[in-house]
Amino acid sequence: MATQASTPDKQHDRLLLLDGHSLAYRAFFALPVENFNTTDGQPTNAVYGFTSMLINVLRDEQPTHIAVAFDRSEPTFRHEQYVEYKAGRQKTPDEFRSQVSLIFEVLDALRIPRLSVAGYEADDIIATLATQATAAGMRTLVVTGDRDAFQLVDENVTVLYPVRGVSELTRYDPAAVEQRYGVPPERYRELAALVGESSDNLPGVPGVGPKTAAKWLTKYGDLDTLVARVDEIKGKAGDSLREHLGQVLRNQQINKLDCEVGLELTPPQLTMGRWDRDEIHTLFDSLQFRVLRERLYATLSAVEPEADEGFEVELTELAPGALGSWLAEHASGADRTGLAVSGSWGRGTGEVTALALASPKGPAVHLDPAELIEDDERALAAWLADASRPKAIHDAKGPMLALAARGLSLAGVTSDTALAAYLALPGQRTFDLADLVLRYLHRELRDESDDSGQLTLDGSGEAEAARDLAVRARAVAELADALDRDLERRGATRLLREVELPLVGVLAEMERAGIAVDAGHLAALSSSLGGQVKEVEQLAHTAVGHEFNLGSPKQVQQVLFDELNLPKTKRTKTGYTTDSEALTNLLAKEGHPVLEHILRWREVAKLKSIVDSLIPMADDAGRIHTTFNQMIAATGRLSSTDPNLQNIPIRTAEGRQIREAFVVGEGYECLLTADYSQIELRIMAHLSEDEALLEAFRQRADFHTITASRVFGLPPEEIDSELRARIKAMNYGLAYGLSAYGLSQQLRISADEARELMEEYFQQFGGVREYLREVVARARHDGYTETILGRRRYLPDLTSDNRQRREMAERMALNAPIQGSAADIIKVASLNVDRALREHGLRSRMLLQVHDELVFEVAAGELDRLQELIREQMVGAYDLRAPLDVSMGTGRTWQDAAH
DNA sequence: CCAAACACGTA
DNA sequence: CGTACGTGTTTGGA
Repeated sequence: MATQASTPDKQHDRLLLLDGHSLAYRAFFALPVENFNTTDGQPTNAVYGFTSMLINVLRDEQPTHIAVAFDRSEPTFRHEQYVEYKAGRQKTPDEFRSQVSLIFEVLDALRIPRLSVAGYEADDIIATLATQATAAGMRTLVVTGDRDAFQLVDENVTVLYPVRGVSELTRYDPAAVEQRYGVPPERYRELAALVGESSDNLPGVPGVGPKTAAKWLTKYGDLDTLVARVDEIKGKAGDSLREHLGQVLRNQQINKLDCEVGLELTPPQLTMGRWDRDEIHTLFDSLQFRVLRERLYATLSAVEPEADEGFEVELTELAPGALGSWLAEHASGADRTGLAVSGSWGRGTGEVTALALASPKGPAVHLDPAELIEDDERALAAWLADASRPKAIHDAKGPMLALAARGLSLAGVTSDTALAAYLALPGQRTFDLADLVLRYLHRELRDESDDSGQLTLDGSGEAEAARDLAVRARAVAELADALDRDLERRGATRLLREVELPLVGVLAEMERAGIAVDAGHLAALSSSLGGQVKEVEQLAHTAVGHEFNLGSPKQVQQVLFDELNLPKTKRTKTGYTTDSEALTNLLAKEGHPVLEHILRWREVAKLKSIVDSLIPMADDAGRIHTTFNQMIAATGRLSSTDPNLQNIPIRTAEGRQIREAFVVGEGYECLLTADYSQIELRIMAHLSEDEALLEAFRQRADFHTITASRVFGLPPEEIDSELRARIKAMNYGLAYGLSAYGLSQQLRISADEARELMEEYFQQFGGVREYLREVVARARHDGYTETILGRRRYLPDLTSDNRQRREMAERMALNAPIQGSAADIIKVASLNVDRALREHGLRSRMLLQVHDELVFEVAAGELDRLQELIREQMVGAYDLRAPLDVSMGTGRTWQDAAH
């Protein structure tokens, strides 16, 4: 739920006044114009930024009345008083001027009144309206980038002033003005007169800044008194003030806002009209504002009253033996039945304590599986396993494991509401049923039946728990329909139905299977590593002459930078980094022995902690069961937890010893690993359609050597490991949004050399550069990226005015289609392999997925058929222009199965 | 007791 | 100033 900056005052009418020019001008300079223009070249950064601010403030403040004031081009009364007023200003850029009329169009489409009066500035109009609004008992909010408005602030008038860019506004009430400037708002004008305003060409007193001015005003009370007693002021600043007194008095005249401008409308008439969705649609379409349109609609629907209802369920009391007929009557139609399961699950198993079924429109039942008589249990099992009985459930995998532990299988799940929400909102980390129900159905996950308040006879709250579970079942059924519609709109229906939903069962089976470990091997590793940790610890302590905690970055910093006075490394939030890269550099430069020991200690301590975390994970059968999370990664990848089996070491020889602890289980012949080679690069070649890159894959020789040979214009046999390594870093870095600087750091070459290398690369593979540029531009335009299967990732920061955030979003936009498409492909492959295993009646099973690798346990006598089947299904998972390639290996351990 | 910060393992 | 994750440890405030 979005939190609001403040709670709008519901007692009074709230008038929102915006200074159109000043806000648009801010936006114009905050947002890089090259990122904001329509395909026909119309710049839109100012319109975009202005509209974005408008939407935010509508959302946060929910005004009852609104108007936007604009300056006019005619001279104002201030020019009559002071011919130099605003002289010396740079001419407004043409790119800005052309956008003002577009802002008018936006406001007209939204039915927001806009005002301007010849001879006056927007500020004067705002001052007039604010004064009138106060008289009419309204509260006023002024949004402007012009500080002159601070003079209007009082208990009824608040100014929202943009801090930086267009996304953040600071609230100035009287206390805030005083805190910021040291004077109350009614003195602000006087302060400004002393200090001057360069943008208006109003010079102040030289040598006097806001601090001195505030000090004087506080001492003398007001400007008039200060002027009267100007001779008392000592020092240079006093001389300066006396010398420029005329200027100060003139400034004070000019910066006074006129509160009596003749206007056609009074504050109570400034209402926001009913606006026409179609008109907005057409206008935002022509401005190519897709993201903003979504945000606007979301804002307006958020303003709609939130229905505060719960759910009503009619809970059927079933006599023993009656479940079968209840299911036949209420849960056998074409409509989905909502299912809610309570219990616990994890590590490949679980336990069901209760379940509730809510028929589509009629009654619900609550069941305790432990108390069912045999007939009912049989009826339940048959219904759960019946694929032709459509079901909706929230986060099915856990319940599946728990049901499976009782020998129950679950089929016919046509919606998993958590999974559906993940596809709709992939950036979110959690998908709580109550949140989704509120968001999609505008209802509370709460029991509202008439008898819901009744206490149970035994007072244990059992009946209440039963009703709550039934409410969840009913809510899931309704939510599933709403999410279906949402996914249809987002083009993700097939992705859910054909990939993510069927994958749930496959993952559950992998978790159930687990992978066998050699406990003896792990124990031996632990003790050997433990010995080394102790040894190296001693060496480190001896090297510096005293004990310290090697596991504490803080203490390591103290030792290195305070005691040994080694040169400082890159800064972190709290000090200087001691990460391995920095220490390795230090070691090369300074060669202090303790550096070596710290690095070595980190290495062995890390390995030991991995080993020690694995040991207690093994179940009675000696197998470790991870949990795959299908709804975490924003790109569509899986993740693995408890334990994470997707980050078992492989790079160092010692690390690989841990892989030797993962072994084939009893009753199976060996482990088999199958991984896609260079799947992300193939996807990049596919998506970019770069002919040179595609050709490099067709040659089937070493890919990095071939690309290097092209870049350097040498025959492949003359590409040494150094040249190959450079191009390999490029090849991989591209998909991450690597910069010339980043490349130079990684390869330890100069930035110029890196730039040159990239240039040469793109000389050969221009299509890749073209593609990467286009993918970002398109994402900025659409608001999201898309994978080959239509999985979206929404990146609103692509239009942020904060450069760091924007560039981060750009790198995410580069990477998401590539990483996400790879995830799509291996998911499809997993499904197809699983299906083929069953169709061929093989006993071999899939155990793990590690992003581009699948690990299998091979049943006796099946190896040849299995390899053929896996290759066929993995290669055939998707038809890329650079065809998929799979390599496989087998062995007793995970390490032996490497290839 | 919990969260933040840091460091580091994988693709 | 290269993406996506999860875990272990220390540390400092609640």
